[in-house]
Amino acid sequence: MGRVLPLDGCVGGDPQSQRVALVRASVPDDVEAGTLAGLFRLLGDVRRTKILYALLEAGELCVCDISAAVQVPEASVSQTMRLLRASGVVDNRREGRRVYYRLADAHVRMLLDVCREHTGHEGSR
Amino acid sequence: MGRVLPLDGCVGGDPQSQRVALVRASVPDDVEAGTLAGLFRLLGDVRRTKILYALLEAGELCVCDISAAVQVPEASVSQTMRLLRASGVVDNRREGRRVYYRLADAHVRMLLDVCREHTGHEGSR
DNA sequence: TCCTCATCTGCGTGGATCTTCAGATAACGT
DNA sequence: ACGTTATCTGAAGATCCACGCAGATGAGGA
Repeated sequence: MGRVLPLDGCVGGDPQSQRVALVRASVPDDVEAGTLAGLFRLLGDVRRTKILYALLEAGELCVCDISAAVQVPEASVSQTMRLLRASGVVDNRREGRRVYYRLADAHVRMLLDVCREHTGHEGSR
Repeated sequence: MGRVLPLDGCVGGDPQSQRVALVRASVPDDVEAGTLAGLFRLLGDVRRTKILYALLEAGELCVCDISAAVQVPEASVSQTMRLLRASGVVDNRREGRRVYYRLADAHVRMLLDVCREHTGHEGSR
């Protein structure tokens, strides 16, 4: 990792210095930031995004339905779902030979909603 | 891109088929999904995450302050900020030779908050 | 004008990640 | 028990992106 000079730079004894120290203390450490970033990164993929919004719409879908809905090979969908499930973004339920997936909790739904609002696409439904 | 058999798979004429067709119609298309995923991916990086949470705490910081707060070389911070600004995640304001950055809007703040809640770290402050 | 400081930009490399193929596993109907 | 269908898994190849260095730009102060 690169070098960061401890007390160099523009914070040279002015009031900013103390304030920055406070901020620095409150910045998430590496492991927490890793967790947070990991969640966002999980959502940061076109394929996964499509699948998640499909689940947001449908509530619950099995692998082959997802495959048909987002036009992606089933094996790929399966791989993707494993990732999402491992991180607690989705839950699954087995019914016979099918496995149904759904969004795990309200937080995930909220993230998807807020993001769509930000992007400007008012989902009326 | 892989092959997806149009009417193959488990949706073979059952009621699911119609429902899946509806879902499929409501799934974001490639460009919209790209935009949505792009926003999430932007947040999906440890360094950027730290910077954004620092801004969430501080409200406004210049490049060198951010550099000190998250312990990252200024050049890297600058590059990162350019990315974030290009996507409308942060705004900036010039004051003399310094450039101050802040989170662009409430949506971004909400995303950060919701994500932190989901992760389970109740930020009391 | 010259010099310093804060910030920005271009480029090359390394590492992580996505994608897909091919085969394995599990569940059901007959 | 057998074959079929749905899902899962492992590995390899290709792609993408973050990172840091080195130099350029812009703004102030003397």
